[in-house]
Amino acid sequence: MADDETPARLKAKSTWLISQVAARSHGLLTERLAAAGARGYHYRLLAALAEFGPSSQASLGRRTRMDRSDVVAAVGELAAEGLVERAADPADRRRNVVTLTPRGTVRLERLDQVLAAVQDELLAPLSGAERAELARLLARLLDSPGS
Amino acid sequence: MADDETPARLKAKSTWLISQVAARSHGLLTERLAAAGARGYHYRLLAALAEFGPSSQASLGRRTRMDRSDVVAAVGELAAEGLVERAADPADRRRNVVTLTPRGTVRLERLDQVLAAVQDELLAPLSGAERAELARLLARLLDSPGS
DNA sequence: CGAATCTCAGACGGACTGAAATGA
DNA sequence: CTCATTTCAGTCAGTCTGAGATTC
Repeated sequence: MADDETPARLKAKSTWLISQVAARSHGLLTERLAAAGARGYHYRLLAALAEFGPSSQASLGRRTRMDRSDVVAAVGELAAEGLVERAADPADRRRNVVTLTPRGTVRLERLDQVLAAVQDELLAPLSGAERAELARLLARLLDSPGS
Repeated sequence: MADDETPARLKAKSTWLISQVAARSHGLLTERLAAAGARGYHYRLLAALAEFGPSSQASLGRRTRMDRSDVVAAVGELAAEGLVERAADPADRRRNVVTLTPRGTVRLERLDQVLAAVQDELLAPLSGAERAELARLLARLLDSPGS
């Protein structure tokens, strides 16, 4: 019946294109990370810890754009796997300082490969120059006020 | 403390950029449509009906990428406002044929203006040529197999 | 005192699944 | 019998809010 054609009004909207690409991107990411026994939140936290060193949970939340209560849960999951350690901060006893363990570093490196493969699969239709251009344009949208 | 900087590993990933832009896009869209008394689902359905004419709910779901049960609910909301009419199809009594009313057409035109303003706000940092290039690249990603 | 942090419990809308009823 | 359609009920993961306890 071929009644799966997208209305022109939608195809012409950037908001539509972005939401469709994001759905595909998110699905791919979730699937590949699950196959590696991880979630998106785990990668975000490990990446922040590797780059900025030991951090409070509140700081991790701001850097990875995660909600405070989701940080609590995800750090708990990572700690249960021995990928991070959670300890009270002696200098400020309101804080828990979260630290990356050697096993966590190894895991992050493995997830880096998973993530690289996902980028490649998602962006397969584009040339190298086009991929760079897309990234540049998207980054410009995020630099604007209000995001 | 300036601890809201995004980790370089994330900033460099297209999947991250897309998810962040999509979050902003979705938030803006939901907010502006709510101010006009509508939801994203409503616009999608009205657009499909305007372009393809009276349709079954199953067909609407395929064209707008909505789940069958969400179509039922959203068509019910539009019918309650008198923007569409739902009637049994005499030719195939399994089907409900959904038809756009004159009031529905007026509403769609008003929402078109809301949507145009949202595109403009979202893409404000880009020039006209850049907006076209972004749309072109995103559309290429969707034409690929598996989406 | 006000402000920040951590934690838990629950809410909340979006997307989906299962199953039943109807009929081609 | 098989398949498509409509509908409802319920699930499910992701995200966020509220509240309380603690500490600065």
